[in-house]
Amino acid sequence: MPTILEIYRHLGQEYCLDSWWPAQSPFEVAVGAFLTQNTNWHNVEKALANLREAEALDLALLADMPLAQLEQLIRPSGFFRQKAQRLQHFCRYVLDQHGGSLEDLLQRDLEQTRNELLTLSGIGPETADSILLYAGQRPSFVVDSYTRRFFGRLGLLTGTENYDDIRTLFMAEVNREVPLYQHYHALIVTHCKERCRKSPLCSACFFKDICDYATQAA
DNA sequence: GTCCCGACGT
DNA sequence: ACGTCTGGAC
Repeated sequence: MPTILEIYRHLGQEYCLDSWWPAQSPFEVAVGAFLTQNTNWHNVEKALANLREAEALDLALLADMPLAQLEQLIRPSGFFRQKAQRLQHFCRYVLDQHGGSLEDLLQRDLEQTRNELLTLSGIGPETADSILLYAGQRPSFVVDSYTRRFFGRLGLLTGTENYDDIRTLFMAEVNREVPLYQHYHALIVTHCKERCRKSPLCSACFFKDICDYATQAA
């Protein structure tokens, strides 16, 4: 049975990726983290392009923008009413509680900051960790449905673990280095888009010889 | 019709 | 555990 670390090395040999999350600022990462919830990235990019076009990709502007206008700008990313409300609430929170500075919010004690994020509407564990890791450059491992699927199929997860169980498992084994966590999550997402899909392409997969799912399917 | 870098209320 | 929120690409 391979270890989490061995899987990382193997993925790193197969995919050539930079450390990822396409965004031009920490705030844009945070916005993307809200918008991409259960939504494919292509649609998120449309919404981000609308915001940029409107020169509204700014925390203070989003905080004060009429909700109906924000809804229309982010509409392509789906769930637009929920997301507009939650995103605006987040912006107002950062303005009111942290002087409008994401840095101020994200550079405190890691677990404490994470708990603070989790109290906000629309920020669950994955969104919190994405914001911490890619906007805050903090070593908080991101667990998503891809992570569960890939490591479940490999046989390294049983399917009964909750989010924090999996995060703790990865963080206990993988050195707490920001570029490493960013790269690992990027590799998992890429691998799951290209091979370990819902409907998997095991015959083209680098892990077919060691993966429970692939070996028992064969 | 299915899937997408989820979260929340019940 | 399950329904809901929503749009767009395939």
